[in-house]
Amino acid sequence: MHPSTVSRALSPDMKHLVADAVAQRIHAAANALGYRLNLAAAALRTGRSGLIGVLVPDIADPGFPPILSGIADQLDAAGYATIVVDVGAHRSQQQFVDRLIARGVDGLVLATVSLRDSIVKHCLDAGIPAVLVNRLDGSARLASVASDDAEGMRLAVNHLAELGHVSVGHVAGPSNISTGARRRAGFEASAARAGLSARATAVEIAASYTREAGREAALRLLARRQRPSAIVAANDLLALGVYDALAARGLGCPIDVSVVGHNDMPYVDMLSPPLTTVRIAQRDMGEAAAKLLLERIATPAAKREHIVLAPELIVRGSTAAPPA
Amino acid sequence: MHPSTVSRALSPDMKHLVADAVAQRIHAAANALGYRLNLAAAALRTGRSGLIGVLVPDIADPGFPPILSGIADQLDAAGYATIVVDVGAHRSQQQFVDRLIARGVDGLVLATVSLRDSIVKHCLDAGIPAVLVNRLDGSARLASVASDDAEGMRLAVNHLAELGHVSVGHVAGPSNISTGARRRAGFEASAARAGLSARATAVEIAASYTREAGREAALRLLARRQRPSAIVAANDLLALGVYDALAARGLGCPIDVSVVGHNDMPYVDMLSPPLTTVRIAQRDMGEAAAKLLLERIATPAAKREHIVLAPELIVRGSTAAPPA
DNA sequence: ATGAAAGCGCTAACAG
DNA sequence: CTGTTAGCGCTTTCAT
Repeated sequence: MHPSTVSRALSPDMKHLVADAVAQRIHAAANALGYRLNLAAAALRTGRSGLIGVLVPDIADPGFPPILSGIADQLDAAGYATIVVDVGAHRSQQQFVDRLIARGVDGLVLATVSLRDSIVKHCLDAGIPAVLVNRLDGSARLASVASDDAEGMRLAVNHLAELGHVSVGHVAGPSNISTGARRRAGFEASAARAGLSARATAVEIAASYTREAGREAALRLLARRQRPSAIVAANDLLALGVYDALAARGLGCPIDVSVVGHNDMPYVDMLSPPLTTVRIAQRDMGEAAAKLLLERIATPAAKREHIVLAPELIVRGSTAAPPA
Repeated sequence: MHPSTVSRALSPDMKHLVADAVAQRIHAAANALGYRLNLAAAALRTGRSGLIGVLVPDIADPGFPPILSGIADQLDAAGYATIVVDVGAHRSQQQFVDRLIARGVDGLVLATVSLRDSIVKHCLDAGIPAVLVNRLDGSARLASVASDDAEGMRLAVNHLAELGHVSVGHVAGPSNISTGARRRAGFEASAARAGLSARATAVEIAASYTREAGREAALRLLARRQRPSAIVAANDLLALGVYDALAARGLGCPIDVSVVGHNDMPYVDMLSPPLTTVRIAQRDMGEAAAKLLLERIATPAAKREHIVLAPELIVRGSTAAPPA
């Protein structure tokens, strides 16, 4: 049979150009022969690979699987496959991006960018559609999806203020990462609005989003003259470190110090005590990012959108009224 | 300049065919012009895509990220990119495999197979190199890497026997999954060898590897005439469910019932009590699987290898001597 | 509604 | 060691 007719019959977009009867026969024959389209050839011809690259900072961080799952679902449905790259400890993402571009990816989802990240410019220069997820860059030059960090901190701080806490500390994330910087800013703004004095709202910055860094920052907080009666951590991993620090100092949670996390990672309800935390819509974030990317692939000139998702406070056992 | 010379200079394998001086100039020019190889074209020409498909049952299961990370590291180093597909709740993996094959993947890593899985035959028929990781199929027709489940259960059961437990229950994983079936067999063999009577070694099978299924199976175990003083769970997620069941029945761990998990998933040291568990070498598993796959791609006729990794018992607070 | 023809960018076999 | 040639399998104008 005739190659172009076959091609048309097999392509959903071009199928209308071919007689239904013929299309049927072609599909039947294709099935019978076990014929499968060679996507590499199609990619070469069309310049579209049907591949999307996703960069994550650490695939073992429990926050990312739901995001990836949301991304993959949406992209799968649109016929794209995703290549997930765990950037890990590597210094520069640029080489990873370049390798993905060489593979011909049609777009990029970046869950790795820091606030002043040259990778954003690199993607812009390469002219490749890209969106940010979970993190923002300072100049907001790419479309993005993230949780409302200010609102999340407001929920956490107000909850503690309502319980009667007046001295609240914050274990902040790295300040070059948007969640670190924005949650810190949100914390400070909410604390001021709740009438907490600046002196009673100490902040210590963790060097990374890890349990160990959280422990160290919390120890610094606990060593302060005015020991806080509650600590808000910038994420759950840091909150785990806060638990470690409290145990190391012989302090009870929530009896001596209340703790609030951020992200609601799996199984924090099993901790002792179960962690009060700000749940963010990770799966939705992934789905929204994928949709945004698909739009930008279809319409590269589309206006940059910055989607902000509402978080939710999950109250568990790690928060209580301050000691009398 | 001359296309084939350029091609040769840029390919590590063919570089020896070209004069060093020329190769240098070509590399310089390529850099200057920002030239990047079009891998889609190369894939079409050579029939090799440099893509590997990885099928996982659930990317949010904390056991898989370390495996994926091990796989990706090895494959990256060999110039391959990985497409991870979360098969999730979908009935048949076949369509996923077919889509990956259509994309031209050079090989497949399967972390999803059940004991009698048609997907193994499907891969064999398609003639695509494939290896199993973390799970085995019944007929062992593909190379594989897995943890030594019998040994893991021996470690768990002996630990409990040494503490003085004589009535030990097992929350088994699904029996159509190799880890479920093999850990159960290992449990029964070890219990017999440790001198525990068959009547004192009850087994309840969980419908899936989830916390909720673990809870239900544990409740059945606890409702038995002779309530076990210790429970070995087939994995940590199930052990979490055992904790839930104990709490629901007002039983303390380890004071009333000791619990042992399997996998050492992240943060189980933070539970109350910290979970005693069998640590399996997940990252190594991933690395070994990737190496095995690379070998089979290089030498499709190579002998099937079945690699078995040694587990390690991590004793924490969830196991103690039985109540007097 | 279908057929013909050209070419995407690369590599490998062959010739020089 | 380098140049020539052909073609991987598909899609898409263009012509019928």
